[in-house]
Amino acid sequence: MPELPEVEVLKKTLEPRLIGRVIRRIDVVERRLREPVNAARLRRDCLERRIVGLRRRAKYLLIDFRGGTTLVVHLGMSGRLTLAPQRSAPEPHEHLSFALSGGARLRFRDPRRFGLVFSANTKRLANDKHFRLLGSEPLAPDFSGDLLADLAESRTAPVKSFLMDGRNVVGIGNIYACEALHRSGIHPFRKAGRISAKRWDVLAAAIREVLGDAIEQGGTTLNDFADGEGNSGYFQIDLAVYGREGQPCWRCGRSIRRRVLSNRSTFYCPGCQR
DNA sequence: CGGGCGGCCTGGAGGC
DNA sequence: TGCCTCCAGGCCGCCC
Repeated sequence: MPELPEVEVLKKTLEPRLIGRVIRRIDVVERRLREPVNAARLRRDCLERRIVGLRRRAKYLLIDFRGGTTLVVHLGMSGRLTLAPQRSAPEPHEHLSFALSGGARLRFRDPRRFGLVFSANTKRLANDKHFRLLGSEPLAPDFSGDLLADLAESRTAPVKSFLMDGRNVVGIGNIYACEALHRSGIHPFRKAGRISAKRWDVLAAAIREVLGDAIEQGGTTLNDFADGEGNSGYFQIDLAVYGREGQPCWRCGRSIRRRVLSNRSTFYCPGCQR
């Protein structure tokens, strides 16, 4: 389940191994993803071009080429992007792979096909339909409780839905929304517009903390990941509420509850989240 | 237009 | 043991 931290770790892991490489060949084996893979466009934008940088925006990994084009990868729910030897066999559920100068191959596989791979002109990316409406980066310096409070004014949606809406703030999935709200003592069903400025500050800090911790955890198994085992350390994170229905809250001892919100499991502590 | 919800997709878990 | 159902969830599109 790749969320912002896993994409960030993936970016850091791949960066030293991709920068300076040239894509020599693109093999598409299964076009069906969230949107069909456009092989012709990929080849036009990426083939025989040198990789000059990697970036992350929301849960998208961006690979920039000399000459002003960008390869965009979204892992969806089950996507994996791994480096393998050039001549290794395709992996199960592989969609496409990129043969690189220097003897490696970048492989993308995604059993559930919620992922997305496409390329575009770098300068036009900000106006692309996938990026145009994206909200703030929670790890950017300008992210703050004030920013969230302004956005949330008079909004009646539950704060958890507000946090998971990428038009407000990006990168927060179901797990981290639950965890950040627990850390800040806010009930997930509380209306976003009815949270005080002070509590928005606490929540903004908790979001940065929980995402930062997850990135650090991912970093501990960076080597496994780089070896292509696909293990980012994601599952090693200590979760306080997510998946702990019926178990005692570590802070107050009350039993963790699970309720469905917008068809998603929502975990919270009835004792310390008000 | 904000908010809610269903659909996409498949592997794995759990029930009978 | 094997089959069936359900659930996981990011994102989009539809509906009210």
